[in-house]
Parts: sequence; C-alpha cells; structure tokens
Amino acid sequence: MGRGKISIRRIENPTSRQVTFSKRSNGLLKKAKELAILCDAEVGLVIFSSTGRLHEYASSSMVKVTERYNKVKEESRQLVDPTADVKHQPVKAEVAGSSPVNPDLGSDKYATTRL
Amino acid sequence: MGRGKISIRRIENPTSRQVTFSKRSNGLLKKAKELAILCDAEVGLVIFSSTGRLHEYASSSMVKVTERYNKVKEESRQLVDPTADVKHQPVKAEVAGSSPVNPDLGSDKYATTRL
DNA sequence: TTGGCTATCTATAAACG
DNA sequence: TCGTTTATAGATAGCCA
Repeated sequence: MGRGKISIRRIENPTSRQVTFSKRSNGLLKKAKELAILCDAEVGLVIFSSTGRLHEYASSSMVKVTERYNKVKEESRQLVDPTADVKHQPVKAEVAGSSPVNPDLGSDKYATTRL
Repeated sequence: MGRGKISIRRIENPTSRQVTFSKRSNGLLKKAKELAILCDAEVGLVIFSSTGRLHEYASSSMVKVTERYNKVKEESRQLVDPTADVKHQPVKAEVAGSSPVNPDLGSDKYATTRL
C-alpha cells in the first residue's frame, strides 16, 4: 500500500524499519480495535519493536485476555491426545461466562465443525 | 475497504458479523505477521470471536510474549509513581536477552525520549 | 529526524454464482 | 449457505517540508 510494492522480509535499513514500524504498528492497533468493535470480539495485541518498545491494545484488558487464553488452551489440551501439542489452528472456546456480554450467542447458527 | 463505507460500530446482523469477523480476523493476523517480519518485532495477537472461537498469532510464542509483557509492565511500574497506574501508552522495554535475535540493537540510534 | 502528502497497493463490503 | 469476484475504502511506501 504505497508508492511501490514491497516484499515481506526484514527491512535492513534501521531508519526505514523504524518508520515502517511506526506506521504499521499504528495501523495494526487501529484494525484490532475495529475488529473488536465491529465483531464484538475480545482482542489482545502486544507489539515489541526491535528497539524494545512496547505497544499494546486490549479490548477488555490484557490480563483478562491472557487468562481466557490460558483457560482455553488448557481445555483444548484435555480434548485432544495429550501427547499431541496444540498449534496455531483456531480451537474451540466456549468458556461459559468468561465473556462479559454475548447477545444472540446461544443459537449455534454458523457452527462449523468444532475441532 | 469495500463497495461501501461502514461505520465502526457493532454489526447487529449475526451473519454479517460472522462474515466480517472471518475476513478481518485473517487480515489482522496477516498484518501482524508482516509487521513481525518487516520490522523484526515481537508480536502476540489473541482474538476471541463473539462465538468464543480463538485465533492467535505469535512471532515467537505466546508464552514468551506474555512473559516479556509482564516483565516490562513490572519494570515500568517501578519507574513511575507507584500510585499512578500504567495505561495504554507505549512504555520503555529494554529487556536484555529476552528476544532471540536483535542485530544492531545496541546502538541507540532512534532513541526518542524514553518514558 | 518527525511529521504530513499522495500515488499505489491492499483489504474487504457487497454482489455474484 | 457458501466460496468467489469486483469495485471501493483504507492503509502505507517513498517523498519532501
């Protein structure tokens, strides 16, 4: 999205990398907020720049997101073969009561195969 | 970015919300990966859909990101007035050795005022 | 640097099949 | 009820003040 196309590989020039980080970091934070609002999702985003600076966003709070994350991970581990490790695939996460508000959630309308 | 402009507010129609979630969620994950690669940043992203599904991305691992996050948060709490609570502002985070590789990091080239 | 300013490239809202 | 296909809105790479 700019004057020229770029390939996704580490930007070697430190100055350019810093500038790009600043721009994209803000863009990512903005998109995270939009997703949370538009889709009523709980989102947690943590970014450390290569210089060590921290940027963050959490629709609720980072602590809540982390706790919910850990809870879901724990549960999913019990559902699959204990010897198999959980990877990047989206996993089921119907943690009753852990999300503040969830209108029209009971109906399982768009249920695809869970797990 | 579509046929029509939309305002950032909760999408009431469950089906539309689900569709938008799917698209934007993927977009956000992709952007998170790009930022991590392009800018050599450490990124952690957790998304729970309104139906409770978990999507995630971590450039290193979610555990590492969380640990680093907590460490930085702890440190920043000691630097500011203990009675003041840390909010959303980016904070300093020069945690030596917590990131696997960080070439040309020692030089404090783009250091703006830290904290 | 440190931010703005477009020209372009992407993401995606609606429309289709 | 979907996955695909466009037409646009939005993000941003390269510049320049």
